[in-house]
Amino acid sequence: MKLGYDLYHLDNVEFIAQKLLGKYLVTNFSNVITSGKIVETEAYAGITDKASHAYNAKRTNRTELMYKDGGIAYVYLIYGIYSLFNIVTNIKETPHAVLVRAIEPEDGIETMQKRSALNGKRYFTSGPGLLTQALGISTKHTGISLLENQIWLENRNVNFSKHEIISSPRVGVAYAGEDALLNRRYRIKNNPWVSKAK
DNA sequence: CAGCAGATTGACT
DNA sequence: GTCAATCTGCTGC
Repeated sequence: MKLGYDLYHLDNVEFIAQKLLGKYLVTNFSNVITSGKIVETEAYAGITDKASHAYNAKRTNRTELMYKDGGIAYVYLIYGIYSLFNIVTNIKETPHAVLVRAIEPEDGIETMQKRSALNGKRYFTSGPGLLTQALGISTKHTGISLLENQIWLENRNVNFSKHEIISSPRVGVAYAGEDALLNRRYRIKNNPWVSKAK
């Protein structure tokens, strides 16, 4: 069942990030379907979060999308090479987002391996820059609604209890001062597909 | 306009 | 452990 507005519009982005664990991220480009189960996410709480692109109500061409109504994709390029896929949450003018950091492949595995630059290496969706390659997501998909039929999330009745979810500080945000210490990275305990980031 | 650092990753020492 | 890949946006001249 495709996830709808209800979840994306909640006020608590940390809650949403945890809820998305176990959901399926699906893409359908030119009738080629690929998907994977989300096993790792991070929450970015908008203007009050120093690690967020929208901290202090900053607006640029790139981040403008985060101020839109929840339920769309925010894809941007990092280090000039990798596309990172985020889900915009909350309501208009509240720029929250959830970064999807790792998935466990499910549908169209051969297609995903072919898309991946890793050439069939085992954990080819374990990392935010890798899963976008495998699913065929690039920066041109930024702004797409997750209620349409190109990129969406599905509930396939996989649920994790609290003790199966590990909370820890986010990756690569040392510059964020005290906010770098917040436990806003969530991953599934003992799942081999979580990213290798320290 | 030049310089730099970042929500990353694989290759290499 | 270190480096290069080279886009976006910010700082400073």
